[in-house]
Amino acid sequence: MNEGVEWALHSCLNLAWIGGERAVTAARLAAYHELPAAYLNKQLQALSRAGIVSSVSGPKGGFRLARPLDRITLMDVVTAIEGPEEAFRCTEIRRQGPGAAPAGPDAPRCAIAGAMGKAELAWRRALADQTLDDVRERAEAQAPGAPDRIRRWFAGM
Amino acid sequence: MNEGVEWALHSCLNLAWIGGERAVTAARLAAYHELPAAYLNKQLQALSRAGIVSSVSGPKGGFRLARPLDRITLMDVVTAIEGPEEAFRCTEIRRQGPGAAPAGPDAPRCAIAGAMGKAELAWRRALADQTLDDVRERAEAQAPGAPDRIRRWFAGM
DNA sequence: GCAGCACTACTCGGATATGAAGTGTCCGAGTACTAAAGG
DNA sequence: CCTTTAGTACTCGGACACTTCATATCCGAGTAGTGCTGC
Repeated sequence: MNEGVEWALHSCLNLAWIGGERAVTAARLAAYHELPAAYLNKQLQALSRAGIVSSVSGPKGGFRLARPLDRITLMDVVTAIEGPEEAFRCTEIRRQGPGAAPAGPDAPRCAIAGAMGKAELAWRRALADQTLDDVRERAEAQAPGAPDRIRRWFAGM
Repeated sequence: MNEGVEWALHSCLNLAWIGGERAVTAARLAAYHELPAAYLNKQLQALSRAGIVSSVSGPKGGFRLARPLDRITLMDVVTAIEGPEEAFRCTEIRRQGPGAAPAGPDAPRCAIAGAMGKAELAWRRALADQTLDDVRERAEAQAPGAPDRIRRWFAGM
């Protein structure tokens, strides 16, 4: 899985803790975790295209969350970064070679693809059932001082 | 996800339909679906290392299932081909940069990694709950003639 | 005729090329602020 | 003093290199069969 997913998730949480009144530049978000700024910018662009964050150009520009955390699921972020295609893609090799199934275009779905798809559906469902707000809540329970520390760093610099 | 997973799953089912009295070469299995033989051989080697199939060198050599289908789960095959590492790997970026959490080595798990891990666990559980025998059963229900066709092709050539 | 043995043919196994995709970087398009100039 | 306007600095957005991993291939190690040789 793409490493940008992790960066995007952390950045979204950071954006939420900072507060939405002011846009935050990709360079700031990157500096906070010592990430390559231009590449994080690329990931944030993907989030922007997916409507998860909104972007503003120019001075005082940057990114901010497009909607509250409880309306952003993990699935949204993963899809925005990784793309919508399934991890297991059936190439229908049963139709190739001397053993090609003679069935027509209305053939039932490949049983293997069905089984793998069932597992992937469970994964997607688990991702869609968790919002970023759930994650934030657990993170704050683990580190109550984090939100203030983050807000202060982004405000002070 | 690696394309070899699909090939490995189909090959395992084919091996089961052929029957275990005779080993089948990688070239034969590949020809049946017009796959590159040497590369399929590589995937079968991975299955062999995982103990899913057993391999025999030399003339009359080849591969055969090491245990019945109902003792092989989808998880086994995926792990054999893709490796045991998780798809989402947390790089602990929360520890990097000016906002590094000051916690010691006994810090709780990153909330983001926990949430992603929960989804991945659902995926792995769904894979582990399905055996290749379940898949075979469904495949035969869809295409009752397939087993005989496969057995005949591999025997006749 | 039979046992032993060297040889050949065949297959797996891992080491070796190739290509695509993820990773990282750079420059142009666009915008808000600044400041100077004119009325 | 206020308005207008040109300029400037800053940021996103997409186009351009580089690195890593999946894909594909090839050759050596090892084995079973085969046929020949010698007894």
